[in-house]
Formats: sequence, structure tokens, C-alpha cells
Amino acid sequence: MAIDPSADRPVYKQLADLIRARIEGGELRPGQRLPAESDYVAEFGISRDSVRRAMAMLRGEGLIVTELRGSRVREAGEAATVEIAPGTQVTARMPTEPERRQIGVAEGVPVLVITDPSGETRLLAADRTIVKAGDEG
Amino acid sequence: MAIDPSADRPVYKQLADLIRARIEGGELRPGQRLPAESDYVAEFGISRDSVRRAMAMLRGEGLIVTELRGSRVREAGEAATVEIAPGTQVTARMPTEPERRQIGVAEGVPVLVITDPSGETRLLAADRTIVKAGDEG
DNA sequence: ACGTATTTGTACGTATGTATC
DNA sequence: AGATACATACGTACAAATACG
Repeated sequence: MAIDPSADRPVYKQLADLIRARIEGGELRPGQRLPAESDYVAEFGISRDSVRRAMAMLRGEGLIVTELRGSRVREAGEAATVEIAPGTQVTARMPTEPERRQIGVAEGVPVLVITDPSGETRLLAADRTIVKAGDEG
Repeated sequence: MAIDPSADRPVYKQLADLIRARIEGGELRPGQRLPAESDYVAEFGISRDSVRRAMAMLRGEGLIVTELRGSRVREAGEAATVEIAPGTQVTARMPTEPERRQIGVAEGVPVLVITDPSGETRLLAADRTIVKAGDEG
């Protein structure tokens, strides 16, 4: 699998596809370190800009996390189950950056917005929470 | 409010903060067109790169959508309510790009993963769906 | 304790492509 | 056709955090 700069699909998306396939195919396992940006630059002869765009894309999809020392495949992590009463509403959205820091959630992770029948809302990190509908409060 | 290149917080984050505050403060209303990238370049004397990073950040937060003609504040849109039976589990995550296209959901919008007691799952766009726990199937 | 190497973060520049008005 | 505006993609440079010897 290689990258074709003359293809219709942008270089950075091709690289993201390639890495995504390696993650979903199990070639890159949860917790495993990804090659450095410079490795991809050297391997495919593309610019660092393109590599960084690809990484940003995968980060946005929640597939990888990036720290100063490199990126790694996100680990699923055990999610706690929260039971909710009938009439409770649930939706999700991306947190703003201040919220993200406050809740202590990584980039690329949505928050669950849980509104109970009284109108009170809770914000929970979607990667640490599974909401289960119960038959009573 | 201005941007201080010598501040600790990066220029692009300062700009994102500024635009986010304008959105949350109602100065920029849902559906309203944002100034062009070049306007921000001129207004604050920063590079287009920094402006684009700020926009990407806000896009990732689901606050704005960007098209070829410019960016605008995302409109909430009427969300349909879906009732779920007791025992049904709900969580959320970001879709991968192929999923995003398949479901027809904009960038920056998470998907709700709904698993009924039999184990079957549904993917729904979180900005168009509110899940409501019912007291029976 | 210190310097060095590695790696990502930020920020500037330039150029070309493409869609819209 | 021309102007506008965003998308992609290359380049460079320096800063900051971490890891290593």
C-alpha cells in the first residue's frame, strides 16, 4: 500500500486511510506507539504537513491520542455503566476546549449530555460511560 | 479583545477563544457567516495558518461548519426523539471518515451508538437525535 | 546535574487547485 | 473572465517537553 500524490484523494487522507486500516486490521494494537511524523515523511516522501493533517484526522476520530513524545492507538478503557430512569434524554456533542479540560477528557472524545425529567443535565465522557435505560429511577 | 503573540497561550487558541466567546455570547448567531480567513489575518496581523488552526479547532468542537464559500455558525437543527426500551445501552464516539460519509453527518458531530438488549446496534447522528428512555419497548 | 537527541507544537512563507460569485 | 475564498501541500524555523547517556 502506498500513497499516490496524483490521485484524486488528498495525500493526507490517503495516509489517514492507511493508518486507520492498520489500526482496524489489528496491525497497530491499542496502546501501541505509532511511528514518528518524521518516519512517515521518510517512508512516503511526503511533507510533514500532510502527516500532521492525517494524524489530526485520526485524533478527531478518536482512534489515536498524541502526546509530546508521540502518538499511540487509543485504548478502549473500561466504561462504567450508568443507569437512567424512564423519561431521561440522552444526546452527545463535542465539548468545547474549556469543557474538555474541565471534564478531563482527551481530544476526539464526545460528551454525553444526560437530561433527567426535571431538566437537570450531566456531562459525561462518552469513552468512559455507557448509559443503560432502566425501568425505574 | 486582542491577540498577544507573546502570551503563553498559542495565537491560534487565543483566536479560537475569541471566536468561541463571540458565538457563545450571541454576537455570532447560528447560521451567520463568519469573516473570511483573510479578514482575521488582516484584523490581528497573524498568519493564515493560525487562523486555519483556530477554525479547525472550532470545527472539531462542532461550533462552526466550513464550506468552500466560508464558515458559518452551526445551527442546532431540530432533533428527532427516539424512544428506547429498558436494558438498551447508549454511548457515543466520533465516526471514522467512511462512516461519516455513509451516515451523512457533518464534521465535528459524534454518533450515538445504541445497543438494544439483543445486541443489535444502531448508529445515529448525535446532532439530529435525542434518545429518550421509555418504560417499555 | 547537564547536555543532547528526539518528537511534537507553533508559526511563518509560498504555490497551486477548485469551487463559487 | 476575473475576484474571492477555502483546500492541499510543499518549504523553513524555532520552542518546548521528554528521554537518554
